[in-house]
Amino acid sequence: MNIENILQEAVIEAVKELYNADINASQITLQKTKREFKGHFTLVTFPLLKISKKNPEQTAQEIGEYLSKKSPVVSEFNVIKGFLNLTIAPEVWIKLLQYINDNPEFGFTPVADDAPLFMVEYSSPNTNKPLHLGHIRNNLLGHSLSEILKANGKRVIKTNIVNDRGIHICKSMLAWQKWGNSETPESSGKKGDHLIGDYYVLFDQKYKAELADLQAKGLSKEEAEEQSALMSEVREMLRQWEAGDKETVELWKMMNNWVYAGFDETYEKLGITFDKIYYESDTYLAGRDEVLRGLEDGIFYQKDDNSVWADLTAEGLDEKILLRSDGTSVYMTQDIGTAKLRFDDYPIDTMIYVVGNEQNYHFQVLSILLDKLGFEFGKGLVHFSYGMVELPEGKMKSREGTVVDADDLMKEMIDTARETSQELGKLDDVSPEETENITQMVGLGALKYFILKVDPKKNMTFNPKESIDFNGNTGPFIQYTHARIKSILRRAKEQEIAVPETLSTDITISEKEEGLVQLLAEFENIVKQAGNEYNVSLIGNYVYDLAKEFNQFYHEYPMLREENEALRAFRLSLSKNIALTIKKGMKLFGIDVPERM
RNA sequence: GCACCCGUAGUUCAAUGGAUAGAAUAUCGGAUUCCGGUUCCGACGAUGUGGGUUCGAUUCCCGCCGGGUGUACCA
Repeated sequence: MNIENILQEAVIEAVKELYNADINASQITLQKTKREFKGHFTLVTFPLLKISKKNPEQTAQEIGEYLSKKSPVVSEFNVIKGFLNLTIAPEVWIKLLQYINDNPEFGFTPVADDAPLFMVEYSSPNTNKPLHLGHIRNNLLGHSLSEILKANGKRVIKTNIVNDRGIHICKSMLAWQKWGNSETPESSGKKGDHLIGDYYVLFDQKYKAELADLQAKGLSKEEAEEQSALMSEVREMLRQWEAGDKETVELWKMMNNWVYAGFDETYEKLGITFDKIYYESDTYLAGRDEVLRGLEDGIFYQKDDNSVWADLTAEGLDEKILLRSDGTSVYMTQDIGTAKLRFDDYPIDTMIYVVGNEQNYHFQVLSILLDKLGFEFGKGLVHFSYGMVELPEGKMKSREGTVVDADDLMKEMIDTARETSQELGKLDDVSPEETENITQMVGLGALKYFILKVDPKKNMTFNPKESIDFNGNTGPFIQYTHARIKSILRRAKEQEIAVPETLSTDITISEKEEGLVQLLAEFENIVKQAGNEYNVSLIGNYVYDLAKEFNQFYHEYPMLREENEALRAFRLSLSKNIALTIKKGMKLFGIDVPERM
């Protein structure tokens, strides 16, 4: 039951009858008719002129006449320049609404056991500092993309690669050892990730102080860096860790676990989950093995100092280091190892990496390297690249301490939502628990929607104040529309007006209502398109349109007071399905919608 | 230098190569105030620049200009 498909087939038939030519669906440009013209769908005839060998108006006229005569769904048509505007018969809209109503999962494709398997990697934190605003965009995109793929009938494994090894975590460890006085998350009352982050910052401060001291004694910056006692202690620690020194590994485990507990709290609040988590401490050796295998096979080469390189000049890129002269791994090595382990673990068809656009080059190289190493999935990997998030005040810079912490931001959003609803006193009659629940939905919904509605690849500005506005293109507005429809349905029930299961086709509905049904039916196509193009933001803009259109409709037509029973049934049913579609759309964004707010 | 990405109303965002480039917000004017924070109508206002491809370009190609990112034996 997809009107566009029906029209497409009808047009194919028309072209065959009229011009004796076979065309396929991709040659047909069918779009929604612009507001200012009469009709529902518009056929652009320009692409068909070569076949019809007539001018645009004639071609449109002929196809229009054919369709209105032969197709049961087309009731009228008009031609403006080369555009053929088709009006769909009113009872078709009622039947379509009935169909949507009968299929609660309308728009979603069920996931078959043998459906293509997608693995989506996102979040990918370092264990030396808490999550920040940039991670929020990453997490939201990864989660939403996964939901959209599932809605398109794909099997999805959500994965996270935790960067838990390396010099950065050693810095936190050393600072804690030296100046920590056995502080723990419990004893300090700090979240584990924040605690570790604080020690990372502390190390940096002490290190800088040390450098300043050395430079004051007349050393150059480079000499100071070389002679730093702190840095050499950190390096020693990393060596100990790599050698498996028991004490170091124990400390590392303990502190990492603090961080994980902190991350888990943040993820839970954001509504983010993973099916499988990988740790770089488990994968970097596999990467080294793969690189060495590549070296043996002559895919890579070794320099005199024993470092291993890939020559990518044939691909128009530079040379890329894969193993340092001391034999240790670099970032790329680890990603190769992680990829290998993943494909050993699962029969992945498509691997999607949700990683910021500053790593575009990295993934270009990774794709080539995996391919060279003989992994057939290499070529097809998808780097879901997204832009930076800035604030109205400007860019976030960790050096200047202008990084927005994820936990702080979420709290701020929820607090604002609470204040707003308290001011308006709308939740006075609901329980404190429910109020808190709704407050969270609204605060986080505002944040999520604002970030997800923007084209991922673009840099964006996140404005907290604007995001939580109850008017305009915002999450709360959409949530509010949903709550309002639910309220109408509650009232209908109170007044013992039932929303009937079947609709009568024997009523006259307005153009506005036809338009709403059309918009409602579009959901299916939007979900498909979003899944095929990995274009998350499509969903948000669609749901907002739907909510906005409903609000106009709601003020124009009576629902509970409508005397014509069949018409009232239609409107209530329409409202109900709009609420359901809003809910489904927001689910793809990981946004909850309250029943009341 | 080279590579990739981005330039759209004052601002934040839209627009599978299609009609007069849409919203939101801000500002200004009017109507309505009837289930829930109203809503509706109007005004104002934009494709960085120069070429090319074609029936038709915000979109594709080339050259400039502006911004971002990358190009590390960091991750």
